[in-house]
Amino acid sequence: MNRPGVRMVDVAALAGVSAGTASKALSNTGQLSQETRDRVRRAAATLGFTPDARGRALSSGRTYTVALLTTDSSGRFSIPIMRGVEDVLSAGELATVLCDTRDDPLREQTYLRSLVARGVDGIVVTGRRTEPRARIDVPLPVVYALAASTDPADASVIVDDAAGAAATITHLLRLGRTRIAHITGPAHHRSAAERAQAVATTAGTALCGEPLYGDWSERWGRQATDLVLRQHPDAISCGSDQIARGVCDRLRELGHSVPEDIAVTGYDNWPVMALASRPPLTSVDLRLEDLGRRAATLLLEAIAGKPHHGVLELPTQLITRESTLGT
Amino acid sequence: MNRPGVRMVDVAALAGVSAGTASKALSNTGQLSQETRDRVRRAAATLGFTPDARGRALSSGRTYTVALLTTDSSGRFSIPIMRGVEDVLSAGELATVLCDTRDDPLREQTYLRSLVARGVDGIVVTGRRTEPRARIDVPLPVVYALAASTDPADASVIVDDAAGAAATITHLLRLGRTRIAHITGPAHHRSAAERAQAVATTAGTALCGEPLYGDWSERWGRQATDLVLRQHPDAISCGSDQIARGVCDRLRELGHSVPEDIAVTGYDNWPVMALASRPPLTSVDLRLEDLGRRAATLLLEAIAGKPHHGVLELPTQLITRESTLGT
DNA sequence: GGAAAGACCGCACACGTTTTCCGTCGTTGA
DNA sequence: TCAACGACGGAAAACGTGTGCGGTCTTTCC
Repeated sequence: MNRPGVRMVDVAALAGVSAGTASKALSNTGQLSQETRDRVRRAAATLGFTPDARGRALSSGRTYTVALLTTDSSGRFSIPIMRGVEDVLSAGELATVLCDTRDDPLREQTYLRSLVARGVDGIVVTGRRTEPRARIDVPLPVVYALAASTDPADASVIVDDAAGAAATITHLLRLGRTRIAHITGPAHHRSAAERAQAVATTAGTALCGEPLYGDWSERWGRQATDLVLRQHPDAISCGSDQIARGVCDRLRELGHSVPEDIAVTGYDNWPVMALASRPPLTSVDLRLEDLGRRAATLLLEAIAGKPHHGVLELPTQLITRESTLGT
Repeated sequence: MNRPGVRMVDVAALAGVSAGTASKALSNTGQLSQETRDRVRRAAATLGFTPDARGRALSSGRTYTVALLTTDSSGRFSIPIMRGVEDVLSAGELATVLCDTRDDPLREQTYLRSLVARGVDGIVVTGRRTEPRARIDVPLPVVYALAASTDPADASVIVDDAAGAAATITHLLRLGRTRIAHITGPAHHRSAAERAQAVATTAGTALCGEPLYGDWSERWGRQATDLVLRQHPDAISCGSDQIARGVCDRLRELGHSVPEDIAVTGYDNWPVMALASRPPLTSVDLRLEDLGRRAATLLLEAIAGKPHHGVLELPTQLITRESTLGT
């Protein structure tokens, strides 16, 4: 109850002004002489004054806090996004809090009530899949990242998955590969279907057999390798780094050399997979930090009263490594 | 500025009482008739009232928020710990916010100032390494998790690494293995040194050669396998799942079968490694959620005015899989 | 010299909740 | 019948900051 912290009145007393004046001096508002402003600033510095966020929130209505609401319990996607968000927001003195719903709608509702009750300034919603998701119903600025809102009136920032997949194929074609197979995850995953579609379109006649749908595991990568080898491909484009790593392992076991005999590409640029693979994987980086930065920027503008609408697609980046380039 | 939310006075008006009385009714304090309490509760339910956290914080001094301060940018350790912390705290209506310092002391200081300014009720400090760390200097309850504070007067909860490592050796000995090698991470990492020490002590004469220190990578696991095979071990105990996976890969390449010829154990039970390995790894689960739960419990007690002191070591759990058991 | 204008700062209230203190009413016991 | 007491609920202050409004003092112009 008794907080020993230094308060605005203490600063004001030291500077010989009233609390209201001190507040104006520190927030650069009102009309005060430069001399008074400096005097208050010095007093604040001397006392190590940090304004109490509780009083400020109550008074101004702003809490200088935004929430990152995620369904990605692993943190695989939400952590990089959060870094991007923080980069942008911390510059504006805003704090970021991470809320993991664990993909539980009830938990999500609980979090939302709590966030509204504590008066966060805005919310970034993200997930571990790219499927568009239902909008959240709160009287606050919201930006969707990675997974767009189904409502086009909302602001969403997503990854241009099709372009990313196309980039791997273009890369392979440029290396002179003419028989490209595609192994990816479940057909009902938007990211798998969208990437496969882009692969087929870009590869054209260089596509070798139909895309193989399975799951995102190394095991499936190994299994699918046996199937796909019947088509004698000279390149295998994979829907994820895990699949690609499985493919590389199986190819090595069978005596095929990567990339000389068969080039392999991954997707996601997940370091723990892409770098640990033998050889390291050429992969598509989702630029999740950029995604977070962009989402945060949009959110700031919405908070400032200039909301955006619609879906913004951000480019990916192809990272070339030895699985396509040779040593 | 104008928040449309329903306030305590609205609830009070509907129930025909004053705001103060409504507050008491909802928080089960003061002395009121049961009938009045119920009436206020019904009114609150009708209006969908959620108390504004800003006003509550300012008035009571409690924010019902605790922070998890971590240096683990990957989330590998902090996410499971956070789940445990949330489990305990959400039951008490407390919110948890994750703050990633990115191992930057300046950023840590900034976060601490911010956390004190917003008046969090307490802080759980954690990291990605098990090295004891300097205490943080804040006038708030603090509990250290995973990495203990160097000051024994603080409350810390850590993993009993030695017992975990010993458990793998006991397991191997029980399986009849008599020549056990140990491959682990950098000697200057406390977790590597501590586990190696426990391995040596527990294995006794069954220890085969000196522990091999390197880094935590699969690559090192593969390299070290070649070295260690000169000693003709019938089991290899590894300091991490990544190393163990590298060991398994190399053994398979060389025609040794796991676990028939040589049993292999990992450490950390990191699903993405332990399950993807061929064969899946017997490993030591750190029970990080338990760690988080325990830390949160201690923190709650400290907030309630009953602080604990000293280091609490929590047991690990050996997860047996095919790398030691056969199919 | 007086008045108007402008620069500057203090006063007081607002924000929403919690909590202490006190008043009122009804009941009980002498 | 009166006093004492307990049960109940209201009034108001407190938490710390932000800000609109008005007052004072100086300056300037007629």
